[in-house]
Amino acid sequence: MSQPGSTTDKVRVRFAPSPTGQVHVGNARTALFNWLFARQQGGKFILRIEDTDLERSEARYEAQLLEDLKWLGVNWDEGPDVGGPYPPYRQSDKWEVYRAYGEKLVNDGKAYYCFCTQEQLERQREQALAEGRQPIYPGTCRDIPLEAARGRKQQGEAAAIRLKIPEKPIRFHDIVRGWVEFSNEVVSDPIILRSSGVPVYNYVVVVDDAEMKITHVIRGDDHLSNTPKQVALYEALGWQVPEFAHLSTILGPDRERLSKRHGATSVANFRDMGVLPEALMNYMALLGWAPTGGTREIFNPEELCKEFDLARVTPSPAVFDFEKLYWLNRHYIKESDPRRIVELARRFFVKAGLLPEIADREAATPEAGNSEVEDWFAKVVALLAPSVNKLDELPERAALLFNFDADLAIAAPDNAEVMAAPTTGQVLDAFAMKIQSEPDPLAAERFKSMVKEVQKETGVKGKDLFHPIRVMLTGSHSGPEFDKLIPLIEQGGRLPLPVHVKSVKERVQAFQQAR
RNA sequence: GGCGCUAUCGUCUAGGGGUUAGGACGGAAGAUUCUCAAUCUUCAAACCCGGGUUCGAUUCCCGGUAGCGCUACCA
Repeated sequence: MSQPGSTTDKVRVRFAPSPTGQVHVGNARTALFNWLFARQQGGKFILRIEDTDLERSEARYEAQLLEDLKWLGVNWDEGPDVGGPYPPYRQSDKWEVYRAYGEKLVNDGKAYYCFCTQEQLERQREQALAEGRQPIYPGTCRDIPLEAARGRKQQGEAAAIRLKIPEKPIRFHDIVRGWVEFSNEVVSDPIILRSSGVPVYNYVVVVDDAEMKITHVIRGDDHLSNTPKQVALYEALGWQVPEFAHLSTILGPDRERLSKRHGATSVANFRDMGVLPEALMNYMALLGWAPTGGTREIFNPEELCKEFDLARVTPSPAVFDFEKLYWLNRHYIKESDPRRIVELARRFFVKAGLLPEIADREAATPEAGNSEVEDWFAKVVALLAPSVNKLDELPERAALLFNFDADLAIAAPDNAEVMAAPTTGQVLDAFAMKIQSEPDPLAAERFKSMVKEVQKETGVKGKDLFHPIRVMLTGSHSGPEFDKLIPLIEQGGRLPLPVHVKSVKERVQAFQQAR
């Protein structure tokens, strides 16, 4: 029997997740490497939903999965939503196909019916372990003549189907690890179809991959030990064995497999934190891959598609480093079109109650005041975004605009040193005196000259001059440059925002009162 | 337990029989700025251990150790 289906694609790869939860970075990285390889080779990237595990699979996770992948920028040529030449791209209800190949294997003498009960097997395994032997299937039913087996099955005896593992070492090639060899003595004859008729994962994958004409199986290295069984299956079915590439595990800081235990590590988590997709992609690509020379770190998606090389992927496990991801994220935030960052940042401000809800805003769109808010907000983001690791830190950074609190400013331990400085009092008083007579929107230039005047009057300069003023106006002795900050404070105060932005004058008054 | 995979700065990695073992994140110091951030400059920081092959191994081979994975009628 020839390999099912037909195609002329020289490279066909797939990502075959189970819809059992959120897409984790480990899986996302596998998807990414498949995708990069396909794009780099001009091949096809296929998405296949592995939902044979009916108990754990949920439809809503599938939608989430597609969404996460799309957000990341990983797009597929064939999949459950777009179809393709080898449907179905979801495994449920494909059982007849698996059953048919199982029967064929039995007829060809490559597999056999097994009547052992789970209790029997369990006992044998325990005994083998106790005696220090391999806990592999002893082959009890291996040599039952086919006719006899059929008879027993006819009588209603429950039978699973087991593949006969040939009596020779199993060797296969792995692009990441080279040749890998397993002795057949440690590989049990695996069950491929349960007595219930439900096929087993290791079998399903092979049938699906073969039917979809997958040329390169790129997956996590937790499947490496399963591979000999799968290779035996390809061979028993007379199908061409694909190339394999087993990717190393991604570890947490404690060198254990990265998981929810380590915090937010799903693609959705990163999106919700305000990590840009190209930053995540760039970072994940660097986990186990580096370009020739190894000196370049920054690759946007297009560049990755061009430069990526599966043959250069490292076999050793990698520890996920949030700091480096944030560094890349900062880079891409600064690189990105500011309008895009403003759009992405918006929801974080809305959530923090600092901007009106989207619906309210749209309702108010025709009004002139609204576009002023937009302009102002864009400037706020432009000022704050370059110094942030991820976009969700923005509202907190904007506290100097929205949440000015004189009492807090004075009490803050960080400001203690500034407040205690001998010249602080005169600087504050001089500045406060001056602001009294200023017209209301204080211009940045005017602010500048006021500070100069204070300097002249008090003889205080540098940090001793600026720090107290900074604390008085923003609540912190550090922050963005005054030239840009003053106009934002003054404009913000006159805009219809959910939270009132206090003007410079209001701040000074409150501060002087609190002292 | 058995089998398999892995092993270069704290982390991600480049390199490869003879190198000052390269880059990046993070760290430290300095320059700049009113400050923080950014930026620039500089510095510290690594070849797991033991054998073998070799004139010479971090690099090749073997063993050990450690970490991880698999060892199901789970995926």
